Amino acid sequence: MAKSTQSGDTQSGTILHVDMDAFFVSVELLRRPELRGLPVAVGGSGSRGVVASASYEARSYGVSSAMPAGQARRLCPEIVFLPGDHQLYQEVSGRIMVILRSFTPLVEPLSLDEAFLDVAGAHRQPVEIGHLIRGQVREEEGISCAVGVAAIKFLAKLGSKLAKPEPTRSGPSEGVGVFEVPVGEERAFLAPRPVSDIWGVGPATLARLSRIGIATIGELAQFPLERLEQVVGKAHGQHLHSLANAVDPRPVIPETAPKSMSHEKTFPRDVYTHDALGAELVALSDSVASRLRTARVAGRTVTIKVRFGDFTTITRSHTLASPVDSGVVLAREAKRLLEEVDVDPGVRLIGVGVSELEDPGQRQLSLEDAGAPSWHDVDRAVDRIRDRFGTEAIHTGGIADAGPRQTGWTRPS
DNA sequence: TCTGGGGTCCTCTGCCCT
DNA sequence: TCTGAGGGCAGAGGACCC
Repeated sequence: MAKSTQSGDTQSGTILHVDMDAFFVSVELLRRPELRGLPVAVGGSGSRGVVASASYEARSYGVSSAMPAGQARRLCPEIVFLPGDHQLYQEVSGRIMVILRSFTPLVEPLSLDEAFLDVAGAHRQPVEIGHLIRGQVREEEGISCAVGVAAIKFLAKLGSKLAKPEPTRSGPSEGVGVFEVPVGEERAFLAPRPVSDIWGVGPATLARLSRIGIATIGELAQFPLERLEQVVGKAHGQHLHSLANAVDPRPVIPETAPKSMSHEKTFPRDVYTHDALGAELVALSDSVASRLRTARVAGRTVTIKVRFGDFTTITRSHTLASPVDSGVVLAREAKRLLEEVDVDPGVRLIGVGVSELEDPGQRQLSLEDAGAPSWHDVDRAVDRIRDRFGTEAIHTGGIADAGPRQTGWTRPS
């Protein structure tokens, strides 16, 4: 059966999943040590905020990530809310990834706070590597993490979850730190576990599986694949069936290129006019375009997302002939898409995204580009100003439909 | 009572073309 | 010229993840 400490006689899998414990909160506690031991949450504390990360003390009250701030406060009135500092989390995450890469070059970051490692080529035992990683991350960054060790990604991820501390009313219980699922014991380990432990089973799939009498992974593994495909769809059915049978051929792939980039904003109160939404689209487009240029990519498909007051969400998208990385061009397309949308019911969230990313070198010159200066030149100039004076040095105005000579760019005084 | 933000992947539908 | 089948693609939405 699965083990939680050192590797014994059985063969170890070579995939590790490393997961930081309450990452955002842990980073915040490094600069606010006086909050240690208290229920702390990082996230939006406003009327429409949610918890992005909660300390184990907060979790012992039932607070969890993605929970509305109001609900978190009701469960735990003394909870301390801290605003997020994404820039800082990114910096810490970057340093942790460097630590992980010192053990193997095969590191696949999944998010800021977790990654898969393939240690097949390492001299040390995988479980030993897990303990070394925990020690080094704690020593150098002051953050604790959990490690799962298994032969496949899905089980390594489940292992790290089981290695984490448990929130209890008397305070967080110490987790085992490193949890191994030995090779050959995978199916027996999985069989009694709930299907919700499978990566990819959320509330909707859980309800469907429940309707056909499936509660455990063992039951799912035995269920006829054809019937499962009818219930949850062909691709999803095959995927779940494979995972339930401990089959997960996905390799650890370091450095995957992004496939889309987006920004969205939830308003404190619903917005009812195209003008106000258009102004927000300009700012969001500028942010997305700036990130595209930093990543040296451009995208062909522009998508806007509109969420109404009743939480219904629609998207409108358009694929362009050539890729864009210009905030102004992006904003113009986004505003064009917004014109098709009736905003009378009131909009609580608006977003802009770009997909079908490719090398901007493939960017075709349009007639508009033939003039001088082009938006391309303007964007490069803006990037140079931001490189030199910071991202706040220059902002877009709201005149995204104007040409470069009637530019919407403004320098704050 | 309330539901952020940034992603990925899949399915369905409608349109266009052959 | 009309009609239907089928493939490819774009667009929209749903589900899920952290």
